[in-house]
Amino acid sequence: MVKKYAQVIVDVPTQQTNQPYSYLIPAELAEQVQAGVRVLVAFGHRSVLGYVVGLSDELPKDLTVDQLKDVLTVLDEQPVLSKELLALAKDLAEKNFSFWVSFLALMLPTALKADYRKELTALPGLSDTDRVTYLDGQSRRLVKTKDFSAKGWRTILRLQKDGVLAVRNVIENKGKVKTQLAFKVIDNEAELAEKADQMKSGAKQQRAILDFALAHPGQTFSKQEWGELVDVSPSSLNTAVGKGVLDKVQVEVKRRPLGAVTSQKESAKTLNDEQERAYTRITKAIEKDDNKVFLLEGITGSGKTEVYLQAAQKAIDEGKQVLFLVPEIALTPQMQKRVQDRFGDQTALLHSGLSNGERYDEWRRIREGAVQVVVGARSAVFAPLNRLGLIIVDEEHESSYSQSENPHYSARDVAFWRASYHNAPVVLGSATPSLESRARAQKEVYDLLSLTKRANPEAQLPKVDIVDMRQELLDNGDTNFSKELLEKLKEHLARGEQAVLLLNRRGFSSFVMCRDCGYVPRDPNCNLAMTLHMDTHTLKCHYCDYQAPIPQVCPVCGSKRIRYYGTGTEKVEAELKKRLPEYGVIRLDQDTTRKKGAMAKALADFGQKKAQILLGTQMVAKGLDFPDVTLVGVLNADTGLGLPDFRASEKTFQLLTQVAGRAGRSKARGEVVIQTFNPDHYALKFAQQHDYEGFYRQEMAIRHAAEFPPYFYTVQIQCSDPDEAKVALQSAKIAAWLKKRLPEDVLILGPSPRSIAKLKGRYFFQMILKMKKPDEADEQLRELVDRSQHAEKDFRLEVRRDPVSFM
DNA sequence: AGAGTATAAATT
DNA sequence: ATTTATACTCTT
Repeated sequence: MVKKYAQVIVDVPTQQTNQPYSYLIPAELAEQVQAGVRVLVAFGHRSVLGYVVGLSDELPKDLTVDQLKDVLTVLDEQPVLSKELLALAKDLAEKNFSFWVSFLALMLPTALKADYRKELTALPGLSDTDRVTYLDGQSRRLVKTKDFSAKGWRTILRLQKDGVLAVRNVIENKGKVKTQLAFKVIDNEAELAEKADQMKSGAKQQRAILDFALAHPGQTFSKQEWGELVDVSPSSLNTAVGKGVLDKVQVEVKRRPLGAVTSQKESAKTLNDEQERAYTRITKAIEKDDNKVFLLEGITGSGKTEVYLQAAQKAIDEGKQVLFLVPEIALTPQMQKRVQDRFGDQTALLHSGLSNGERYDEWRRIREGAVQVVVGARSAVFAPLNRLGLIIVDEEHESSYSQSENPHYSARDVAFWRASYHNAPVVLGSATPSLESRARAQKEVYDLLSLTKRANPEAQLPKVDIVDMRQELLDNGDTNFSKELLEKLKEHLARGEQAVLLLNRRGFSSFVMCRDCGYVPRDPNCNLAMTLHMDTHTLKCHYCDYQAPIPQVCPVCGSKRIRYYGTGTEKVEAELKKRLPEYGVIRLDQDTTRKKGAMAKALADFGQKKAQILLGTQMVAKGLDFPDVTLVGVLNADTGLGLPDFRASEKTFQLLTQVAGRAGRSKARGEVVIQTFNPDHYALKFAQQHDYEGFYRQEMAIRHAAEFPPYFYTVQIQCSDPDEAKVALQSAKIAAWLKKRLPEDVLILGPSPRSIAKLKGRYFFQMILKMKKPDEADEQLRELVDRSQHAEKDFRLEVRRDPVSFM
């Protein structure tokens, strides 16, 4: 039965239009209009792109048939969004207080997004000045709304009214399918044979083409393929076209990301007994379509990846597909190569380094079912796979799985949603699981699988030394390198081994610390490090808005050496060149890896030992596997601890454990040197002992006492306005409004100004809600978001569920 | 009066 | 988002 109306979500991301609109389906489009295709529809007084989210026979209430408009055109022959993804987008929009259309758009490659432009055409009578101003001197020009001011558009409107300028709206895809010139052998065998007869001698190349053509009637080969297979020049091919043997055609080509070419297939490695046990549990779930979540807790170098890859192979053997998520930062060329080598051409790659064209083409390969394994970062969780049999989330604790910009979502949660839809198991893997996940394993919501041994039986966990920089500072003066680290560097490098140095400098928020005793000012309510605000010359807590003056003298030891903290990788690189001029340094940070392929090149160079020292930010901590690295140095472990974030200890522990895991992955035992002003901090102590479980227990006790996750669910409400007084007032009002309406057990912290109080001309205030059940405040929050639309003109409000940090 | 500007409401 | 209606301000 053919349905009568199309339910369309229009490409207008606002609260008011966050609902399906009904359109009539003209008879000639009846076959093409189906759930999941993109369409053009008239909306108000213009045309917009829309997503068909469903078909129905029911008229929306309050409307009659003659009030509905037609679907204008259908943009896709096949649906670009499956039923699954349509449903997922709706759920996500509701859960994350965002717009339906934002998620629909997020699921598609940029190439399929709408590009709205206006085509201006000069008509007789247009003055030359206007032609220059609006058409750039040409007779026809495509422009964007932003190209002219409101005043400019008014003039254009008047010119249109005067009949000297035509304006037409153009909506196009942002990207195109790439095509390539190819030559097709004509389909008529009899005719081919006839032509072959006519040509008995001479023209060697034509003869070769004909012979090949006779063997492949009706088949198409690209110019290159002809060159390779028949060894003929393009001009000969053109001659053959003239003789009616070949036809010139354009064929689609798919752009493949760098390094995606097939290499030799690597075979599976033998699993040790722990890996085998984990593998068996996971594959059993794959076989039984059991929607289970496994937490694979394995120390660094324990061979988690090998378990993932073999489990993935199992899913493929069962005729199912695999989604393999990795944090952007861990999607190193090394990891890519491993998956490619195992699964070859059945793999698709999705990450931020791809061009729009490459991404579009990888996406199409996935949708066409040509791909069994998708490896990718956060947004790859929306890959259009229809036979999902396994989802792997590597380094599941990584905060990059949460998108903090609108629309907010957690790729980990989306993975659970999709796995449940497909009855597929999920494997969360980490050496240092997030407390949330580890706690769920404790409660047996997840199945815990442990790998406690290094996969390489000869490899041992490295020996970790903690160096007290307070003492170093007294002995050597201001320095980034302790005596111990320098000596060890010289020692290891002299043996021809390599070293990795980490400068743990996350974010830009700076803090204040006493250089003599490591004291960091904390606010008395939340016991969190306070942030320096240069504009007001005060220290502030970002949670409760407690303020204090910047101390001139340390209240603990009386020292006057209180410093604003921060050193950059660049500075350290220069210092290394001075201190160890005989060894090469490769620097790995955002500045040096911005260019495409720069990261791959740097790592390849390091792998070939073109340099002995790899110095970098967190990038050097994840997933790298170089057998000759025997020394890891952490220049300053305190930067993370000083952040005004309840996860500061957890993040520091995770980072130290990860980076320590880079050392001694082969025969020689590795060494790790951690330099710190807080040598007694429990996060460092537990990292030193490689004791995740110990850290977990202690941190859980602290979270419990402070009523933080995982004991509480949190929601962040962020308000902003160009007028500081307005935000302050509005957020106070909102807090009061919430206090009145929310259940009593929901705690409200704030409102308080955010650390970067002013950003892009807006002032930010935030509130944190803490609650026992995740949806306790949903009803009120939804109403709040709804109301905020009608609030003051420039006022904006964002609601973030389970924020990864409160900064 | 007429042009320019700011704000609210509607969009199937 | 963008269009349209409506009210308001500034200029002549």
